[in-house]
Amino acid sequence: MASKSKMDGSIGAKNKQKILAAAEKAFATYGFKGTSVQQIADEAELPKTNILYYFKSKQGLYVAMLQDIMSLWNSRFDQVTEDDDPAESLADYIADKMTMSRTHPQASKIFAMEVLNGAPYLNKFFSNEHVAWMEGRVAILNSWIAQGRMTAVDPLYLLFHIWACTQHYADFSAQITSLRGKTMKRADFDEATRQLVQLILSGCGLTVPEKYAESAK
Amino acid sequence: MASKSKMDGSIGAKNKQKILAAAEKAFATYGFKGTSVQQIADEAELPKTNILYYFKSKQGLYVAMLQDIMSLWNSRFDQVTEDDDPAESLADYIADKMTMSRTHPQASKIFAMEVLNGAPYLNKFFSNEHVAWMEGRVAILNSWIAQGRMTAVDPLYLLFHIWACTQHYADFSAQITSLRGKTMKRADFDEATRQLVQLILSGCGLTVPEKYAESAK
DNA sequence: CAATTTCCTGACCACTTAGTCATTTTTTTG
DNA sequence: CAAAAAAATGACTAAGTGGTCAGGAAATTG
Repeated sequence: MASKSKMDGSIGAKNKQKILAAAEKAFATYGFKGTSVQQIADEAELPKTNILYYFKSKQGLYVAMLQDIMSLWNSRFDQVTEDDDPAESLADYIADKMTMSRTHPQASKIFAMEVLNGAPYLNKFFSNEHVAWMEGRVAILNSWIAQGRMTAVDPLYLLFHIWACTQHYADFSAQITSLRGKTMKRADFDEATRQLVQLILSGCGLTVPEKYAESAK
Repeated sequence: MASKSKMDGSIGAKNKQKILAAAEKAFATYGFKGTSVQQIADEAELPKTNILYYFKSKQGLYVAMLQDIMSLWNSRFDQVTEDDDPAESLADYIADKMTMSRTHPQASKIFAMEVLNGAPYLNKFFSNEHVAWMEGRVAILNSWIAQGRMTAVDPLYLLFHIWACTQHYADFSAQITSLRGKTMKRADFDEATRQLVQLILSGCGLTVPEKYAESAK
């Protein structure tokens, strides 16, 4: 039964994970073209040939790592229904995405680079799962609007703007750090989240939930 | 008098422009590492050695092109004073930045890639002119807030969010096109601008100026 | 324990790349 | 128009790249 070609608990699975982590770090820092297989090997503390043994090619490794990353893109917002509270649902979504930018900035950067380059390896994903997800969310937002529970904004653009702002804190951290003169710590992310929740929710005619209200500053 | 080492009107100046334009296109599409000098040469319809003749190295060309691009980052918002109208000033700024994303997406993408990579060639610019610009704008926004002319948002984060949203339309155009099923035309940018102006201004407790109000849809 | 599969690796190769250099052509200038 | 400066370019090089391959070590299995 368990004698299939690939053992999940085997030594290979562990190495694959190590390689994927090393690849994520390297690709996020230097981009696809800017990263050599040797660099990934050094980062993973494995010989270069070993990388090519587990992943047939640099491109194969990149695609595997991309899939890995895309699985992080889930949040509570996926399960929201039209009966949920718009203010709380949107605020939580924004907070979730901000947390992602804080805890997984590398993944965000890789995604950004991929899309910047025309998303060659994500086009299939975009036109399948992603479009379906989008249509579902848009329907719910439109329902909230129809129920008169929020301002009549275009849901599509609203989601674009939420993504733009939240991902910005990961993707443009170099600029943000320079302008602030210091890196964004946990507390700064919390403040940024409050600011963004206030901006977006007010912009949608919603009241900011208690838990995202002004901090006890 | 005009016999300085470099003639501005000479044949060389024209070629430099041609090379810079070709470089912008190539770097925006393939990134720094992903672009070969040969590709730029082909795009500029000049022999490769000619590129290296005008710009000492690939990196030199890249830096020159970056400087070129950064000069585009000016707008009416640079001259705004605390006596100007917050709603109109901010709306115009958002509109200016959206126009940039529509008319110079390549420049935006190159800037994004540079910052994603840690902004190695922009750190000096960031910590000089850019910080000064920022401080000036923040002071004006704070003045507007002190005058009770807009909600007390943190000006720093507000500007981050304006940049994030406006640049998003250039940098993530691949994703946006996939999700919409069609590319963003002029009219779509205008609609996105109205949506964004409404979102941000409402979020700041401001009234949307007539010219950015609901289209005659 | 033998056999089979998985895992590991050094040596190597074909190819691309940025950049140099010597030389020639074109343009400018006194 | 001659001299000098600027512009152009083909041939070449040195370094780095992704990827192959053959052979061996280790683990798994009947």
